[in-house]
Amino acid sequence: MGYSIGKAADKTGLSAFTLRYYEKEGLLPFVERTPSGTRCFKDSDFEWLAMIQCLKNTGMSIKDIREFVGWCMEGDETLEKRLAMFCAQRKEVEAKMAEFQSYLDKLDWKIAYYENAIHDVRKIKA
Amino acid sequence: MGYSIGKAADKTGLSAFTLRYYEKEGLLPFVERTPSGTRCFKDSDFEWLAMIQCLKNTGMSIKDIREFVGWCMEGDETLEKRLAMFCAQRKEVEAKMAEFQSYLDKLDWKIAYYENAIHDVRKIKA
DNA sequence: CCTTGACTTAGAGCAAACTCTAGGTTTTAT
DNA sequence: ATAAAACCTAGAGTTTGCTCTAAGTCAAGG
Repeated sequence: MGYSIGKAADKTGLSAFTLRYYEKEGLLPFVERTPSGTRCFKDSDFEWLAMIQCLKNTGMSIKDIREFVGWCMEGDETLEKRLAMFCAQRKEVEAKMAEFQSYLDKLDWKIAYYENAIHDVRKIKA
Repeated sequence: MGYSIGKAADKTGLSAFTLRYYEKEGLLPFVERTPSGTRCFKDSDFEWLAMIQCLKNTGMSIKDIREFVGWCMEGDETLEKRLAMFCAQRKEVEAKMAEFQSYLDKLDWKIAYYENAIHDVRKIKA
């Protein structure tokens, strides 16, 4: 059997619109159809979708994800390319986490500053 | 004196177009002008810009940053609101970092998988 | 059998955040 | 003094990633 697009939407948190859009953009060449044309998501498709969401949410564009998916469809000749892509993406994520850590520090500094400021204003008002 | 928009662009890494856009959107009400109308960025403005970049790069919309900047212009009555905003943003950043950590793990798993796969393909071909 | 709801497509619409152009003014460097 | 470069505004255009509409088909429950 498998999942209709609505069920797949529920399962992934993406909208049915988005899933259709992803397919149109070449991100889901593995999703099959019933004889009448309805999309039929298999269990293994959700692992693909999780990978796609990982890449998208770490900043990869639809275009680059499409290229990666294309490589996967081509077979073993593209293993090195795919490994290189994952390594590059890993680097991106590490850089982003470092950046976010610095922003977290900045926010903590501001929070402490504001807590003090509020405290001082109260003292003056009292 | 101060910095022209071009110098400010160099200093911040944002384009002059972007800086004008930010001003138009109400993000930079503190930037002054020379008598002839040229923008003149002061040293303190770059601290504002760093804060704006922090908020933007951690996912805050232009609209919400404008609201925050507006509060700052209003004075001490908005201290609590601003503190609450920083705390909320801190939470966002923490959540994002956790999410990114899980993506990093996923990528590491894939990288190990691909390294093995490539190794195995070589063995078979040899 | 029939209604209701979910599915299909193509293509239009939308929001965000820039990014650039045109036409004009000012600053800077020679 | 003048030419080149940088500035100004208003507004148009671009990109990305959805998000929805219209018109029609299909499938499941009563």
